[in-house]
Amino acid sequence: MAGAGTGAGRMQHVLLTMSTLFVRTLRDDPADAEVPSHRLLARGGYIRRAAPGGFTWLPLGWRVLRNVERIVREEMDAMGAQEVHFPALLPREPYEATGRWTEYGDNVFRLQDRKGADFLLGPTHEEMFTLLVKDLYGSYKDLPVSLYQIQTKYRDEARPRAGLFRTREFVMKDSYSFDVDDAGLDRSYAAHREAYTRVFDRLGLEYVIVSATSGAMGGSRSEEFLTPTAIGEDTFVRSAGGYAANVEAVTTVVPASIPLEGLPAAHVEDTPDTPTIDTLVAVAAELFPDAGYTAAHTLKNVVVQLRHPDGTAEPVVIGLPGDREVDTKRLEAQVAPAEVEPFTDFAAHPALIKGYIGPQVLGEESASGIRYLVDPRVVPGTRWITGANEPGKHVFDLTAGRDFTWDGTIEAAEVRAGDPAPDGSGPLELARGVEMGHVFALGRKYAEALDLKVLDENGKLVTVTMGSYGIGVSRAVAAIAESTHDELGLVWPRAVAPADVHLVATGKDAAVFEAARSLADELVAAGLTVLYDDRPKVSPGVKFKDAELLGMPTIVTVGRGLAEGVLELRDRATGERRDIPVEGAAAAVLAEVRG
RNA sequence: CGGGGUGUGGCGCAGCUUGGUAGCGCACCUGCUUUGGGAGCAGGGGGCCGCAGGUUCAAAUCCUGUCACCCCGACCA
Repeated sequence: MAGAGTGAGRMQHVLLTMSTLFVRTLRDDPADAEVPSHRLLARGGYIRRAAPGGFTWLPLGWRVLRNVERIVREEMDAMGAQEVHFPALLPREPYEATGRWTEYGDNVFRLQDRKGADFLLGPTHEEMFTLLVKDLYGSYKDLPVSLYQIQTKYRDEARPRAGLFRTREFVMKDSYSFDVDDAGLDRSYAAHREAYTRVFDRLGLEYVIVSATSGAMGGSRSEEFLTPTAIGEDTFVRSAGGYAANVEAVTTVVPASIPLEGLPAAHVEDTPDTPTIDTLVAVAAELFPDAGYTAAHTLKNVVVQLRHPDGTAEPVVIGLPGDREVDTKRLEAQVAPAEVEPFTDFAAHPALIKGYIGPQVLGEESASGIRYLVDPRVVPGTRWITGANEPGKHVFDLTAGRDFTWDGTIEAAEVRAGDPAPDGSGPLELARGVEMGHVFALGRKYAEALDLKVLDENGKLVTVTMGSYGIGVSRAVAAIAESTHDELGLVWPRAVAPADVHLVATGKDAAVFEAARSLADELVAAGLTVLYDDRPKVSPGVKFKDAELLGMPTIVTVGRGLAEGVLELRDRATGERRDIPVEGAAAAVLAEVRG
């Protein structure tokens, strides 16, 4: 890790001159760029849109991308993973074997060769890695092994957006671990997780590690590395006490049960024209002015239709406090692989009276046979206002565990700011983030589908257990730009900046350009990459604006101070500036850069 | 896939309502001046007006279709 984050660690140190660099900065924001990273990367001449969901990397942008790649590569190598490289153009068969040829649906780019054989552009490579290991390895002695690649991935996103954040072609580091047993998988998973923290630390990206649902994929661990940002597409929660989770994975704190003895009996009341929670609460308040009824006292029963993988449809009723909405994403994570559809077929289920559904007619054991799942807050002894299963009537003080039962609980209610964290670490706050990395203990799903087995020490065949781990490399470029920019332009962390120093020469005096050029040469000789603005007929204002927009961490100006024997050294991030003597300027700049 | 918006030189926009053969700013080129905060003057180059049909003597402008882009939602192992 020598020289990490400085010029010394770079693969090449070169002189870039603005007069010849293939770049054109724009004064105005492109109209189609909404988020700051996209705006600034386009204005700074780092990227250029080339296709729907596809960007061309220009020299400066390409240098940033390669710096991110280098850091990822160094940390993956350091943890013992080995780099390989697959084609992006992949045959159908392996994906057929795991069912993903069809499961991926419209999200995969498919194409045919001249003979009509099916291919796809790889959206991820679990199958190929699994088959590669199967091809070459057959013994427990060969394991564990972790392989990775930095690859262009393709996904036919319905709607590319936010510049580099969601594209149809993007660069991703994906790695896969192969172990003989669960303990080995745990170690591989932990090693990746640890390596990821080092990668994001070096990239200067803030991150939150949240538990993610592993859902239908088979029960083991899965965590996401999210970078908090207002433009994030993922909602997650966190508490002051350190709890963090993807909103799909949050579990509800279950209140204590209440003894049933002495609770009031349920009673049915006329509540005409109350098909919604709002109208019901209004009427309840009229009937019992002293009770202080709110939506939270009502039990809302929402009918949804599950579409199971075999194609069958099943109506299910979700019971939850009336002040909470069903969160579709949470619900879907719970019922996967079944999909959730709106329920409309009330005609086929006469037990369901729209607007007045109550739990008394629900449950697998009931006459209706409709599965009834409730929010975890519904515990024995809680009393509810809920539908009486006839129009215009609701039942009050219907008591859970006494007057009705349920088939199970489900985490389908929306999570709200202020809800308690499940680990008791305080109230939750909601935040937005972008998924930058994902570590996933896959288990044996792919190994089983593709028959990856090795002989153990007893000569018996055992199925290998796998993990899969991704980092969005091109997305990281956007995330860094997004998190570090200011109103003037980009502000690159040293570790990924396309150059260490932006050297600006201003004035028309030849001495200025001579001094600047010799400083540039000295810095390059010392191992730095220097972006030298040598343009002769460009005004100082333009050069300063460009330097701010382009965002190199250190800006050195050779100009009017030269007559007094000084240069100006400026920190792009802090704005701090100071004069340094021309004598020994290179050493001073080096000290600044290497900090 | 649903809702909304927009397509006119590299970038930002006007022109469209009321059809007459394309304009402004930035950028680019030449010359002179200017040189510490996106310079001035003068002279230039560059656009099948997203695409395809249609109406018309005539279409950037009107009509139909289509494609693309942006935003919101759905979707996102």
